[in-house]
Amino acid sequence: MNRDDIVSAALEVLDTWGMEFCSMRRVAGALDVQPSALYHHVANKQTLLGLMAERIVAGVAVDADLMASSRRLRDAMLAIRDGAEVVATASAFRLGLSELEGDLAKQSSTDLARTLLIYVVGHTQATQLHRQASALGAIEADPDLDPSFDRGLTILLS
Amino acid sequence: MNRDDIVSAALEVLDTWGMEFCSMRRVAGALDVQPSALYHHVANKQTLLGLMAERIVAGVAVDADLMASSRRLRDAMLAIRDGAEVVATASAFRLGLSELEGDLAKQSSTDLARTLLIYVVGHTQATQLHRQASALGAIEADPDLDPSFDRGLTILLS
DNA sequence: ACCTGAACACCGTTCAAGT
DNA sequence: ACCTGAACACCGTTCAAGT
Repeated sequence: MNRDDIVSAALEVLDTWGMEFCSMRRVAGALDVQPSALYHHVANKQTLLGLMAERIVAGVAVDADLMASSRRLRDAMLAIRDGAEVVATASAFRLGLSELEGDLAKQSSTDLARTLLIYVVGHTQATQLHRQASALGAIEADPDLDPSFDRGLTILLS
Repeated sequence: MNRDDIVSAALEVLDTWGMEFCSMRRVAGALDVQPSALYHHVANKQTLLGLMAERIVAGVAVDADLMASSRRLRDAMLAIRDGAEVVATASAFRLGLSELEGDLAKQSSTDLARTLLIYVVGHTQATQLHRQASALGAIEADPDLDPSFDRGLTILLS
């Protein structure tokens, strides 16, 4: 068992149970290992969340088309349950997103990169939470939330 | 003891200890009451967080000057420890922010209101977490983060 | 109606001890 | 070096029982 195995197991637990139940103890259980064993490979849960965020956005290509790049980032986060929440939590602690922010800045400016990143992650997190809540019948579905992503992006990139 | 007392106590605990330690048990302790007593006035912790967010943004005036309105919202959240995180958590669950979003939409459009809100809350949360981390020496201070708020706002409102 | 006290089913993290 | 097992100091929430 190494760091990568732990990140893989954590992402499986996340996708199956959601962020709320993605505990160190459950990740350890998925690896058939004692919780304390994880601490030989990661310093703490925050570090693990950072590594998870890194992996979630790892495949996202950033090019001169900022609109398309933003959509790809969104899709990567939507691909896994509570993906945006993990990225939001980790990026708030400045873990796992620095490379992406750098790539975006190279294509535009530091300010636009930061603003874009805040918007994309924030809107995607709202979308993902809204989908879950409406799937559980806790809230009436807002069919306009999804298409509003592109419109907000247009406002930002105009 | 009523709902408002609980919200007040919760905000005091938040400002003193931070979000991490703002537990139902600690809020109960601040009120010299058993934890279970809280559940006679609020359904659960999520609801309490919504009420806290409501109170944090309660005094924020929204007018035609969207830049000034955004700055006021930011200041209201910065006024209390982890204020932006509470608002972010609650607004993700669509609690306590609907009135503000409505006011903003009246002054502009639904899309701009949503985009603006995501940006202001997201940037302020990053600022607040960065300040704490650098105060603890866990990270080197970025003197440009604070002034970058207005520049991102300009990008959004241009 | 409002609160207590005890319980249930969990957490993250540490650390001596084993291999 | 890597993992176990037990422990520490907590969580949110429920619920019978008291007043």
